[in-house]
Formats: sequence, structure tokens, C-alpha cells
Amino acid sequence: MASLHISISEHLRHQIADGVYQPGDQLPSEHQLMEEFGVSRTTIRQAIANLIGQGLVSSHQGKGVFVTKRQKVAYSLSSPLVFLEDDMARQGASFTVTSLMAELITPSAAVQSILFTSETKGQKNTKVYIQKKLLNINGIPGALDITYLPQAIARSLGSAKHTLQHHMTFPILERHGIAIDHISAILECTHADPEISQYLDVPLGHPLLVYRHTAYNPNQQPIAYGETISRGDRFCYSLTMSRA
Amino acid sequence: MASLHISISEHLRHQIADGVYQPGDQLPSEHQLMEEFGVSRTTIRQAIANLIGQGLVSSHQGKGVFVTKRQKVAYSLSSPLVFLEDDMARQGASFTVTSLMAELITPSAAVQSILFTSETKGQKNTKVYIQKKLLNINGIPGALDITYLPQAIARSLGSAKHTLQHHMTFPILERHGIAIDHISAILECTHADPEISQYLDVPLGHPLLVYRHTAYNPNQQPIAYGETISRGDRFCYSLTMSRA
DNA sequence: CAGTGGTCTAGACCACTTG
DNA sequence: AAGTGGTCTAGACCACTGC
Repeated sequence: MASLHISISEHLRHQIADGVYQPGDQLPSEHQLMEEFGVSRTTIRQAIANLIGQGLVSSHQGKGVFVTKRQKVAYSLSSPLVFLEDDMARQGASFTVTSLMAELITPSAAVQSILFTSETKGQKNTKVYIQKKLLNINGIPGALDITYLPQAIARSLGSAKHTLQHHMTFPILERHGIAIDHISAILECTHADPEISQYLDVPLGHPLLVYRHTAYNPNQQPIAYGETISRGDRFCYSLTMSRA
Repeated sequence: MASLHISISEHLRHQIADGVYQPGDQLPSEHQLMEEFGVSRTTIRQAIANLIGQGLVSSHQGKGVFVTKRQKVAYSLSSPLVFLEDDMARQGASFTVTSLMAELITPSAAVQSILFTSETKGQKNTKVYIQKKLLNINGIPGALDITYLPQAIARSLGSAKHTLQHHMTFPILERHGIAIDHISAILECTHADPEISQYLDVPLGHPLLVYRHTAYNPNQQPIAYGETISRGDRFCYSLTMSRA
């Protein structure tokens, strides 16, 4: 009934689930699988593509196909502000930041509508300081962080602005007297496009977790907008909600 | 430099981004694309697979390949307890529940370690009431919800237990005097396996959002564990964090 | 029925990794 | 050099959709 490539990928999937192939193990080569199942190479490749699509294996040209190791690092959203550095250290993970871009630009309409309210709109302060940072966990790029700060906010940081390039944004804002009252956020799931695929070293279409957040000061004015795009296979978010 | 199928999928991707093909539109047939790009069918199919992997199009046997419509419904995590029904209504979405399974079982070790503390362990009350429910949003299955209630809790609901099969769990617990103090949760991202692929009518490997939550009573004892597995292309989670 | 995508084959050549 | 996966071709047949 089911197609050949599905039967084969299911067979391999169960073998992986049963521990016949352990995380890190190499699967038999395509040639070996062709003989074992008596099918063409196309069919074997389709079966392996199914497994890759399910995140169970990954293939490497010239080397082979290997069972994925899966262990996720959690970002905590419970402490109202994310202090990623501390968070990672607590889980025994090293954490470094690589700056990819730091410029003053005129943002897209979408970002403008988030950062500029009708009050501030007339003032023509519509430039923002954009930063793209690669977050490396245990030496491997795991997430891409894009932060947009209104020009006024960025200016008030003075020369500390450069510190932003190698650290997370919120702690630095607070340290410079810019109070954060609350953060409104959305967590969703997307696929890697070619650009992100390159930065995070994942195949096209790889699942990603996206955390979009807007920070507001006590006057309800937005002071920062950011997106953190993480590899869905390596990260998750934890939070606690109290009934109060 | 780049492979043919990548060039072609990138070409189509930009056409979609530029609105040449609008959401809902049909792409040219594989045969037409073969002629347009002067390549074999395999290469065209690979290019289309790239687009499917990026969630940009979906294909339907006998009909064609269509540009994906994307609009997400948000679950709110801000109100400490999720009242999904109300939440959906507010966004103008209809919401129904289909029960797939409701039984008393002995759960996996993983679930046991969540629901049973060292105190309760000796009591041999290790059975749980498991429920699998399909959540239909606007008439289409969008999420699979699995809830585990310790036998003691389920029993105290009496005949209202059956109400659970067509509604969300937490509101019913509270209505029956079972207080929820806090919820500890994890949000992550996975791929559809064959079972879920069937329930949610998505291709194998389709990205999914998983919300795992454990509810505790004021005595810090777990009273429910659940997983809500939603289509990553149709849902997202929103939350607000206050600096207090 | 014609047109669409889904499965499968056999074979060729290329790119990368390892010894 | 041998073995691995990556790309690509040409062609066949099947399954589903819609007219």
C-alpha cells in the first residue's frame, strides 16, 4: 500500500528508535541500503530525505549519514528579562556573541509601526540602530539575534553602544538607566531561508524557533524590538505562569 | 556555482516574494517548468521540494502546486491559565474538540516522573487518565492535545470526566474545586512523525510547535501534565512579561 | 479523457572525505 | 585511490483530479 521509500524510512526510523543505530552512529551507505532493500538509489535517497525531514539523521557529503544527537538548551522566559549569558552558564554552556552588522538605518514599515507610536511619528526620528548578532553556544552558532533600537535610545547609550555588539541588549539598557517595564512577545516556528541557513549552518527549510519581543518603558513607549531566531533542534523556551 | 535545483527554487522564491505568484495561486506545472528552465523533471521536482521545505508552497496530487496562505492564530500565555475557547473566539476563529482517546493507563516512565513525586510514589496510584483530543480551528484540525491526569484527580471529577472529552482541561478542573497554583511549561519545535502527520493532515517532517505543561496545586503537587502539538504554520504563542 | 503530481528505475558524472 | 553523498538525465508507470 504505502510507497517503497516510506516503508524503508519507517523501517530505519524504528531501528533508530529501538537503538539499533545510536545517536552519532553512521547509517549504512546508500549503496549498502540499495542492496539490502533491493531498490534503486533514488528510492533510498528519498527514504533518507524522509528521515532528514523528521530531524532523525543528517547527511554529510563524503562522510555519510549519521543519527542526530538531540539535547536542547532552554532559554528561560520566567525571569521577566532574559539574561541569556547567565542563563546559559547555569546550564553549563559557553556563550559568545559575534557581531554581523551594526548600523543606523531606516527600518521597514513593519518595524516602524512597532517602534514609533503616533506621538513620536511626527518627530522624524524614524531612524533605528539595527544590530545582527550571531549567538554561539558551545562554540557553534545556534541563534541569530536582530535588535532594533530607536535612534534616541541608542544615542543615550553613548560610547557604550559598542558594548552591545558583544553582549545581549536588555542588561546593557538597564545598566544605563533605561528602565524596562514590560515585554510583549510572540513565539513561533518558521523554516530556514537561504540566508539563515548559511548563518546557522542548517539545511534549507530546517525548523527554527522565532522569539519576537518588544520592550516598553514605564510610559508605555516602545524602546526596543528584537527577533531571536534559533535552531529548533537545539533550543527551547521555558516559562512559569503563576495563578495570581 | 550553486546547483540547478537551488537556482530554480530561488528564482521561484523571489517570484513568490515579489507577488508574481500570490498566496493561493497555482505554480506552472512540472512539465511547463521543465520547458521553461530546460531541465529534467527530477530537477524541477527537487526545486519544488526546496520550496515545500521552506513552507512556501504545497503540492496536491492531481491538482498542482499552490502558494501557501499564511496567517497564524495566537494562543495567549499571558492570562496564567489558558482558556483556549475564549481565546479563539476573540480572534474570530471557531473552535471544536474531537476526542480521539480517553482511557485509564499506566503511563511511560517519563510521565510518571512528572506526575508522581517521591511522596505519592509508594501509594501505587500510578495509573493516569489519558486523553487525546484533536483541536479543530475553523473546522480544520490544527492541534493535537494530550492530557494526563492522575487517577485520584480524575476520580474527583466524577461524571464530569466526560465533559473533558469536548473541552479544555484546566477550566473544568477549576470549576470542580481543583485549584491550580502555577504552571511550568516548555515551548519547543519538532517535526511531524507519521502518526501526527495523519492527525493534522501535514506532510512528514512538517514543523510543529509543542507546548508541554505541568500544573501544580498550592501544595506544589503536580495535578496534570499535557502536551499541545500544533501546526507550526498555523499557530503561535503570545505572552507578556512584566518587570515587577 | 487529459493533465496533474507521486513513485521508481538505471545510469552518469561531480564533490567531498579519508587513508 | 576508494568510498561517500550530491546532482542530473531520460524514461516508465501509477494515482488522483477535473472536465
